[in-house]
Amino acid sequence: MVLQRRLDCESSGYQSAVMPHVPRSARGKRSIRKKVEGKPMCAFDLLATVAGKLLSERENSLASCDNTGTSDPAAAKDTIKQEQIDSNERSIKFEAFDLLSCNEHSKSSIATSSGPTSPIVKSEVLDEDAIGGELKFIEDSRKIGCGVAAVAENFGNVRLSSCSMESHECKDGSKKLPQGQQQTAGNALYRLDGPVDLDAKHSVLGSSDSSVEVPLHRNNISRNTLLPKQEDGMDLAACNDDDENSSGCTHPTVVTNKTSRMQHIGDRRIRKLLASKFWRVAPTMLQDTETSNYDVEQKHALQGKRMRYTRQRTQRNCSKRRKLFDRCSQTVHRQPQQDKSHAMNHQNTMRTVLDAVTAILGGGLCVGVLLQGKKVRDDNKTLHQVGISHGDKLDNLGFTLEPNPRQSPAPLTSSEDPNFLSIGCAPEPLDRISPIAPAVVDQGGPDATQFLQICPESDHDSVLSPTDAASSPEKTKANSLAQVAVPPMDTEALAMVPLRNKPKRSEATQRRVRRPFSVAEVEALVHAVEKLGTGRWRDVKLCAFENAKHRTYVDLKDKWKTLVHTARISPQQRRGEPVPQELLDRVLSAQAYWSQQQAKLLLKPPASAETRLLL
DNA sequence: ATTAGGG
DNA sequence: CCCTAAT
Repeated sequence: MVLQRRLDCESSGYQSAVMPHVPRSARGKRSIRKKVEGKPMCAFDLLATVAGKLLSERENSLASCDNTGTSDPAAAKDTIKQEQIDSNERSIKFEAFDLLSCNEHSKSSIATSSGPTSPIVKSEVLDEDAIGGELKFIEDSRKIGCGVAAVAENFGNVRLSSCSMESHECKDGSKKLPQGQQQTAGNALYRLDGPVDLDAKHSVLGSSDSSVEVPLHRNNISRNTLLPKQEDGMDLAACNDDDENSSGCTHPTVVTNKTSRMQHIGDRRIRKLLASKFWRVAPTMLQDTETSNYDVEQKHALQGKRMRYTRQRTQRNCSKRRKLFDRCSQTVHRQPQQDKSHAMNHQNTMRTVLDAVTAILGGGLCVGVLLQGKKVRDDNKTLHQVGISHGDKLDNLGFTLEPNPRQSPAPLTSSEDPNFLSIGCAPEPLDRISPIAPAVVDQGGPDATQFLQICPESDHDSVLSPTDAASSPEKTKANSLAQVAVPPMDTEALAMVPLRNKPKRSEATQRRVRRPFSVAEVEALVHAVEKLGTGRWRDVKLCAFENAKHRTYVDLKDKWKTLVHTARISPQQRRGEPVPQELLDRVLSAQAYWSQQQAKLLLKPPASAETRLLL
C-alpha cells in the first residue's frame, strides 16, 4: 500500500519534551524484599512438624483398626539417620529434592494408607548434545513427593531446616554466590528431576564440588520450569529475578519473513494445548487426592479468562510453577546462604504448609494449624506473620483435622499429545526447524541488512539461522526419544504438591513473568514499526518477532507505547536497561510520521483514488 | 483473532 | 503486563 514505503526519519520536527514522570504503581513489587531478623521458621519446618504429628497419629489409628498399611517407616528413618551421621549436627539440613524425591518406602506407606497408589508413569529424558554428554535416566514419578511425608513421619527424630531458592534469589552481582555454590544451587534444581538415589545424592551433597551433575537436563528444566536454556556454562546465579525468561539472549538475525500466518496460528494452537495439558500432570504424579491448580494470585484469578490462560503457553506455566517453587521448595543449604534462605522462608505462607500436609494426608482431611491454641485462620499469612519461628517452642503448635468438603480425584492425564513432550524434552518444535530462504525482507532501505527477526528465546536460545536450522541433530534426537508422553520431573512439578481446594479460579491464572525488552528487541520493533506503521501490530509481530513466542502483538503494541513515553521523558526518568537515544529518536520520528499518516487518511479518504494514482 | 486504550 | 471493548 501507499504507506508501506520506508519512513524517512529525518526532520520530523519533533522535539523531546520533558514530561512529568508518572510513577507506576505496578512497578517495584519485585524489589520489595523483607528484611528478616532472627530465625523464622520456614514452611517445611512447620510442615514437618504438623505432618509428623498427623501422620504418627494417623498411623496409630490405622494400626489399631487393622489395616493393610504395611508402612515401612524404617527405611525412611534409616535414610535420615544416615544423613544425620553425615551432617554431624543436631539438626539435619534437608534439601528440597531430598524431601521430595527420597525413598519409595515412605511413599508406599503413605499410599497404602491413603488409598490406591497412583499409576506409575515414567519419563525418559535424554539430552546430551546441549549439555555435553550427560546421562540418560529413567525415573518413577512415584518417587516424587514422598520425601515430605517421609520426613514428617520421622519428625520425632528429626528437625528439618531448609532453605530457599538461591538461584532465583540472585538479582545482581552482589548477591552472586561463590562459584562453587552456584554450581550447587544448580544441582539442587537439576537433581530434582534426576535419579533418586538418596545415598548417591547425599554423597554428592557432602562433597564440595559436583560439577558432574550440574548440567543435567538443562533442557527439561528450562522448558518445564524456570531455568533458561542457555549455552552450557551459563551462570545460574547470574540470572536475575526473571532468570527463567532472561531476555538478554535475543539473537537478532536476518531472516525472511516466510512463515505463513496459517502456520503461526497452528503453532499457537498447539501451544495452547500444551499449556493446558501440562497442568494436569504434576498433581497426578504426587497424589491422586487433590487436584486443582494452586492459586497463586487471587487477584487475577476471579477474572481469569480462558484465552488469557491459554495464550501464555509454556512461559506462563513456567512462571506459575516457579512461584510455587519459590514457596515450597528449597535448595542447597550452606552457611553463607542462611540469611537469604531465611528471608525466603519468610514468604512461605501457612497455606503452603497446610496444603502440603493436606496433600500428603490425601485422605479427605483438611489440616489446620493451631498456634497456642488458636487456629491460624489466614492461610495467606507468612509463617512469620502468624508468629511461627524457630525460636518458638514447637509445643505451641497444634493442629486440627477436618473433613475436607471437596475431594476431587485428579484425572490422571498423562497427555497423549505428542507435542506435549516438546515442552519437556524436545528442544524445539519441529515446525520451527523449517528451512529459511536466504532472501531478506526489505524494500531496499538503507539499513536493509539490519532488519531484525527476534528469535526464540524461551525455547532455544540459539539464533534461528539457516546454518543453525541445518545443523540441529539434537532436535530430531530429542524428538525421537520423546516416546513417553510424560514431562520429566522437574522442580516445579514437585513444588506443586501443595494443592488447594479451590473452587473458583480453577485456572489459577497468573500474571506473566516480566520480560523486559532487550535493546535488540527494541531495535527490531522500531525497525518494524518504521516500516509497517503503528497500527499493524500483528504484522509487526510476524515481521520482527515471529519467533519470539513470548511477545504477542499486544506486547509489541504496549512496548511501543512505553517506548514513545520513554522517548518523551527525560533520560533521568527512564528506568531499566537504557535504550539508545538513537532508537528513541527513531521511535518519536516514526510515531510522528505514522500519526500524521493516520490523520491524513482520516481527513481525506475521498481523494484517495486520485492520490493513489499520483503515488 | 486483532486493534486500541485504559489500568 | 493486564483487561476489555469493539472490530
